[in-house]
Amino acid sequence: MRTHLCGTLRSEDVGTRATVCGWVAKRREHGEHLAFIDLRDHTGIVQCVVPGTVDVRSEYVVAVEGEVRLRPAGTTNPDLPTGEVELHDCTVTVLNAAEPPPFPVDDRVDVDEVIRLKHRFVDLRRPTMQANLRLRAKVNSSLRAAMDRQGFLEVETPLLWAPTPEGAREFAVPSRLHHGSCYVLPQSPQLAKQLLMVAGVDRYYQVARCLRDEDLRADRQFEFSQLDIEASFVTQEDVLSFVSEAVLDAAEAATGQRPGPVPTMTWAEAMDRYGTDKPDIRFAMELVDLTAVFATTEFRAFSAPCVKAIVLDGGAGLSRSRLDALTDRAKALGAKGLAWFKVTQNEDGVTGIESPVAKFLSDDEQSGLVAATGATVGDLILTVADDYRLTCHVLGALRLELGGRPVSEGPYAYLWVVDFPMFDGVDDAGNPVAAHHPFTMPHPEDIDRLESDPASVRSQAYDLVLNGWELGSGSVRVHRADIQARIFSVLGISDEEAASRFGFLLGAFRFGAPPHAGFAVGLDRLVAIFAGEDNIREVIAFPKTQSGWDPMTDAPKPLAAGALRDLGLQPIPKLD
RNA sequence: GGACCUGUGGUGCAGUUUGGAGUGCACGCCGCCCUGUCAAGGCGGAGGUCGCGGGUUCAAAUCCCGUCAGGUCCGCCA
Repeated sequence: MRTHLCGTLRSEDVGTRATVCGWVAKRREHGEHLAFIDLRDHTGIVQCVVPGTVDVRSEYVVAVEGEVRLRPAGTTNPDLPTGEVELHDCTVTVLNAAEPPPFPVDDRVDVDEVIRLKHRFVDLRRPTMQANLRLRAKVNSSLRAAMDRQGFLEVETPLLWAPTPEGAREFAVPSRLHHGSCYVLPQSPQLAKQLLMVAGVDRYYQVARCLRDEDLRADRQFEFSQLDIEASFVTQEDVLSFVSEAVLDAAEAATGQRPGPVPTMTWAEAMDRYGTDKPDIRFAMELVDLTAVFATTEFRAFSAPCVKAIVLDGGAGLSRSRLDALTDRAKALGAKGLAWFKVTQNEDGVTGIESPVAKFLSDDEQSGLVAATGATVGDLILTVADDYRLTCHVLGALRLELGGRPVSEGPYAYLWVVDFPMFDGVDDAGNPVAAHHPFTMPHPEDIDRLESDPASVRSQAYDLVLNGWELGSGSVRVHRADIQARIFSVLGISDEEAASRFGFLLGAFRFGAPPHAGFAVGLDRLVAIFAGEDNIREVIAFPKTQSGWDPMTDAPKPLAAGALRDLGLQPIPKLD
């Protein structure tokens, strides 16, 4: 039907007759003897010259036949890759007329999200969205190639799986043949891939769809894709190497540049220095520990288990209302308050601090504060005093708000965060909660303290971070029944409970489970960052709104009565 | 479950603080003109439940209450 693609025509093609197909991006009529059509396909736009009037409108689907020629002197368009040439003396065939589009099909305006999603098929015609779809395919393909090259086997796993009441809320799929019972859609293929290790697959990967019925965010949709990986007879170092290879390849495929080796940081160091387990290491503004400075303070607000600070260079000029807003933000994040100190200089050139709480601090504490933070005249020091986790959480968030840049802005700073804690807090019954999942192998140096001091036990779990976004996580798995039993015991999971929840996995492990470890890389986030997008919706063909609504299909919708009956379902009124 | 921001012709905005006729801008759309434009240009025209409901007022896009939707975030996401 066509001989060329619109965006690919160049001066080398001059003299050839060409037929191109696409959508009318723009029509410009100059009377009865001349008209221009800018024709768009997925490769770009080319100008077609028609010797007369032309009965087309924006977004008509047309085929245009003409001769490629250099544009007349003085009429080239440097803004178009095809700007040196044009299709001349064209014949236009309308393949399909179109109503005016609901919004402009270009990248110049930010259209309301609902309108874009309702007409996603139009939205995706825009050059940026086309580029995002194509970038995603390219990244996807480079990841697959990297895994193939490293000896991994692609295996698909079921979407209809069994409930595993641990972790994220699952989407349920009622069974027609088994009234009252449900499958669930997998929050990840975690258990399936471990079974594949027992099955001797050795090295597995899959670009897997994962589904989690949790609240949506800029970096979270109900359904998302992971490069899911699992390998047998490997160490943590091996997994980090496999994944690094894949994501560095992906970066190179996406951007043309290969970042350097991925640095590694322990979880403890990440929390200490950045207040988060997913630090954006593109900028410093690190947390400073002041606990020692205020160890004997008379100031009640600072007599806490942990006192930390961040310094905003040149921040002493911040207005009172801005500081109040920061204080409100800190409180919203859980802090009791936020103490700020402007580093000032008096007429004699002596450095001092200006703060509503300065009068509560001794001279030594004031000078110690400035010395420890390294702040200089004109800077702003923000301090939080609370327990360790909360202090880190609040200052880590303020650090990002005050010093951070959009996630999608280069450079691309990958980071491995290793040695996560095995447990994170306690549940209602006072039992420790698994930080990763209950099949995570404890750190070999800490395993003896599993029962005596679980809070101090590190695990062989690790995260990959890119520009402050968690790109994925993984762990070395428990493959020995004795260690697994000890972990379940610490978690307060009885033998019966373990058997009912994970019986098929534990059963399989009795038949020869190899040591194994794995990882999963969030594909949507990875592509979004490379695409320069701060929301993964922009790299997903048909995403949902933050409330989980699809304006195009109007899903979710009530089921017809007959369908409900087939599934053995009956709606009940919404509970308050 | 909670906080904040947003909602005005098809699209993007201004107008809301300080109530006074649906007022304005740009794009798009329709008609006419135009032989080198490319965000073409000129002339003319159509197009509105100011998200929805209630309240205050002589009078509400504007003030108040509620509600719906979108966005960002906290909780949540092993």
